[in-house]
Amino acid sequence: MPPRESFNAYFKSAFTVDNVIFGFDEGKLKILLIRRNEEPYDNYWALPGYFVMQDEDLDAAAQRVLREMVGLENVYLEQVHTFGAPGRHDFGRVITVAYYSLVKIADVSPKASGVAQEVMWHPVQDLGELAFDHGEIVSVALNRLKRSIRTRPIGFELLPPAFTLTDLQHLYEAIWETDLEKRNFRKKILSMDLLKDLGRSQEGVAHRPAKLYSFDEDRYQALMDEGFNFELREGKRK
Amino acid sequence: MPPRESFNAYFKSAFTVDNVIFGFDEGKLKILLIRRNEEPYDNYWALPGYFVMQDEDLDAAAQRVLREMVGLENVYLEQVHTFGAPGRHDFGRVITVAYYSLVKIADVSPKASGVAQEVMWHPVQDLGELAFDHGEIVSVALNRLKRSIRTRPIGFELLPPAFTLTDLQHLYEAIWETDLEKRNFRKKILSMDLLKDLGRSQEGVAHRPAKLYSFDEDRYQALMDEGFNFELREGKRK
DNA sequence: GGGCTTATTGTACAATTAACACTATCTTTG
DNA sequence: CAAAGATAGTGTTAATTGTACAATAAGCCC
Repeated sequence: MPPRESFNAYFKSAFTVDNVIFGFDEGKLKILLIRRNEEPYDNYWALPGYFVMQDEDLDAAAQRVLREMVGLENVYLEQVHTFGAPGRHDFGRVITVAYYSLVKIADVSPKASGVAQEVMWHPVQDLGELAFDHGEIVSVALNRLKRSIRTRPIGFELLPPAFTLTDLQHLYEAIWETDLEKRNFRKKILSMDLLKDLGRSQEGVAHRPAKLYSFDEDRYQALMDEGFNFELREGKRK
Repeated sequence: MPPRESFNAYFKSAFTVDNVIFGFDEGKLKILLIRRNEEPYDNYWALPGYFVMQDEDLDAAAQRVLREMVGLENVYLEQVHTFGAPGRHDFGRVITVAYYSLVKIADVSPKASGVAQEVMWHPVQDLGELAFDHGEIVSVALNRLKRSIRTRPIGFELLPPAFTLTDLQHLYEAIWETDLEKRNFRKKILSMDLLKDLGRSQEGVAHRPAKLYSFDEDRYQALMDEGFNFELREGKRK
């Protein structure tokens, strides 16, 4: 083995994870941002992220950031892309591995901590300029999400354990920024046999209450084993 | 800004790019591997990759590796995933950003260089144990490729500038490991209007020669502008 | 009970996919 | 030069899936 020393010059970089945390609320897709309280980008909104520890796996680091910033464990998490333009960080060469996560907004209790003065949900359609290259990261993550929800039943991660078909449809509409046709959407999603009818209905609404469903995890596993392919479509463009 | 020094402890990692270079030849999907001639993993086959320079962009580093190892520029390149398990490299904390690239095998003139004693194409179905975690990287890249060719017309990057419809079909079949129905495949691909009929045919074959086509880049751009969606399917599972 | 609001459901037509077999054209060989 | 061998090329039908579209149902509020 060549002496480790001959490669010393390369061991001068740092890397971080940044988390695009998606939530769904008030019919809108939102992401959780923190407001920085130090330079660089003092006062800018930024993605929750931090340095990866020397002996920590990347996924674990992303999980840790989630735990520390929003107090959640075992959340849906997916690596998206790695950003490493030479000038993207003032401290030196910092490359960041971007993740996105899907959380149920009701479960989140954001805690201010350290660099995060404030933690807040922002509608994805209405983010100002973000710190560093975080605007670009969000954009890449959002595109990934739009694709992923077509072929994986991950939308449910954003909804409470019991939801209505209308909730589910609104979720897809918000993410894709399209309108879906109600009857066709229901027919399609019900035909997949992935929803458990909970046998109860909404309460406290001023109209006919909708039936509540949950995602049937076990059924999904079983279907996957026989080669089932989840797929929803955004429908014809006008 | 906090003193740069307070973060020094984090600036002790190195990162590399590793390239899964796909080619298509003899009806098989292949990847280009180098045989290492130093520890660790002396004599193992490995992905072409190297450290990223301090002031070099990630994509640029991947391009550089391609240029140095196989003498190609302007090749189709896509970032796949970043691997950073703490123990994955003996020299210290090394995370690697994996790319895949699609090349026309005839264009490639692999050059032995540095750590690469030997450079050789290997059928993806028949790789032994690879160095480091490169086996896993290949597997992730391959899955990504299988998905990507469904919705992007990138298969052409693997074929010579003039190819037959049968070539194209075999390419998809090799990547997906399925059989496609000839008439349906042709109908579908021709209906997309993405192929330019070159008006000439194969030569030197001992049977009826097939017409030659090329991918019509301009046409594709035009179609994209009007919202066209490329999509091919693997067909029904048996 | 009437009005308001959202939930729920079915049908007909269009488009796409899937299955399937024969003829055409070239080379090689006897 | 005829026959054999090999791959190219092509069209129709049935089944499935997608799309468009509107009336009735069920609860709440007054």
